[in-house]
Amino acid sequence: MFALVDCNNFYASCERVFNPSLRLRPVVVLSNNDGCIIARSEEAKALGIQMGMPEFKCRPLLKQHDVAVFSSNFALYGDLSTRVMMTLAALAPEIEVYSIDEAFLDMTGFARFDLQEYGWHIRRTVRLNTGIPVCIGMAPTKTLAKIANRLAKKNPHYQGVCILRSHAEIQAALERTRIEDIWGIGRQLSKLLLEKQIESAADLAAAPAAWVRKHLHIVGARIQAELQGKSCLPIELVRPAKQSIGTSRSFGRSVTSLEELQQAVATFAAKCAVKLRHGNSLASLLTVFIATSPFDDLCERYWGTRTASLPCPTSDSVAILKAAQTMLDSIFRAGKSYKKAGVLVSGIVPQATCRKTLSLFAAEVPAPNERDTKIMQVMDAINHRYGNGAVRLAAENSESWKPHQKRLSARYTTRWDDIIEVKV
DNA sequence: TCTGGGGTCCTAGGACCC
DNA sequence: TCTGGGGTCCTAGGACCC
Repeated sequence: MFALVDCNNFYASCERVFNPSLRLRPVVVLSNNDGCIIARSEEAKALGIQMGMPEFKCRPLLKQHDVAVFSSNFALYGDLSTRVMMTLAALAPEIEVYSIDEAFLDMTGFARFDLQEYGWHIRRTVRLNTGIPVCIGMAPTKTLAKIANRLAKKNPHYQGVCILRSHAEIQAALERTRIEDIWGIGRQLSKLLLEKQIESAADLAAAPAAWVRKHLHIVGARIQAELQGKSCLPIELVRPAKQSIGTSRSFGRSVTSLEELQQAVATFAAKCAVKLRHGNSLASLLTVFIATSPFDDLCERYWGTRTASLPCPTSDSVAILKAAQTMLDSIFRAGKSYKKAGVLVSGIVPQATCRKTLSLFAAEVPAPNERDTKIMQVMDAINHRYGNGAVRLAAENSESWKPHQKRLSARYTTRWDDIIEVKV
């Protein structure tokens, strides 16, 4: 048996933990640029506020119902997530942290216990330790556990814990689950399946396997098997090393000058380098992209992107930044209104194995020396102690293109300054 | 006026190897 | 008339997840 523990309306719930006056008020959290709704409390959902809706389109509704609106505060959500996961890790032998607000637990060996009771115990413990409400689904496969979790969320009579074990329970759940609500079936596949009159999870489970393999490929075949109770997706106890690390932002306003793009790209490049060093890894490929708005009907969208390999794998901010600037020059087109830019590093290798990699062109491009490495270490240490941005490269500057974040709550659990300055 | 960010996996085709 | 089998790496694009 697998259990899927999923936090309810996670970001909205995080905002409530430190602000009890929000308990009965509808709450929404906005995306990075204060652009879209990315989390909603139950009350906000009841008002008809849709996931992903642009904030400006539902502004009257938000105002009318006195909805509490927040910018996204990832420092807070990340820290509370860690606390939830630590609590869960103490309640099950094996845990896979699947996302910021979800974890799979391996319930093998719990068969002789009362799973329902244990589910409620997990729920109470997480609530007590962190203040975050969760729902739990349990079933013989991960995909079915997802379905069980969904039922637990939608139907109050489960009291937050839904267990699918017998064939009859599973079949009934499959019949109640629409095709687009299955984990791994997105918009495109739903469309294809609906055209074939495959409308529920039960229909997909019963569809001809050869057809599914042909049109939904290996991924769809796995989903079908999982719906039939054949487990294909094991618990992944160790998170595999990242294959790519990216930093990108939409701008607070249109950006037209190369200079401002350079500042933005420099900032993203430096952020990627910090993330690399944090994971003790080096990158060998670098991608830079800049884009105009996809919502501008008058101008065709420009998406300039370029990927290049770095002379030798590195996590040095200066080396990555310099390479990124050269690439930016080659994709920049004057006279356009840019709304977004980003930097992506890939071809990631662990630092330890790569120390002594030689470059064929070593004479021309010297590898970062020990001095550079030390400078990076010192920068990271200072920023860790005094807060991000305490020291940075001169090319980084976020003044002009900075995303809007007007409604940020305090970083209650990670910054003393924020608690001291807390507004009443 | 205003529309997120950070990831993964899979397929297909080309080019190449022995 | 007829032309193998088993691979790798790379890129681009599609689809999905939270």
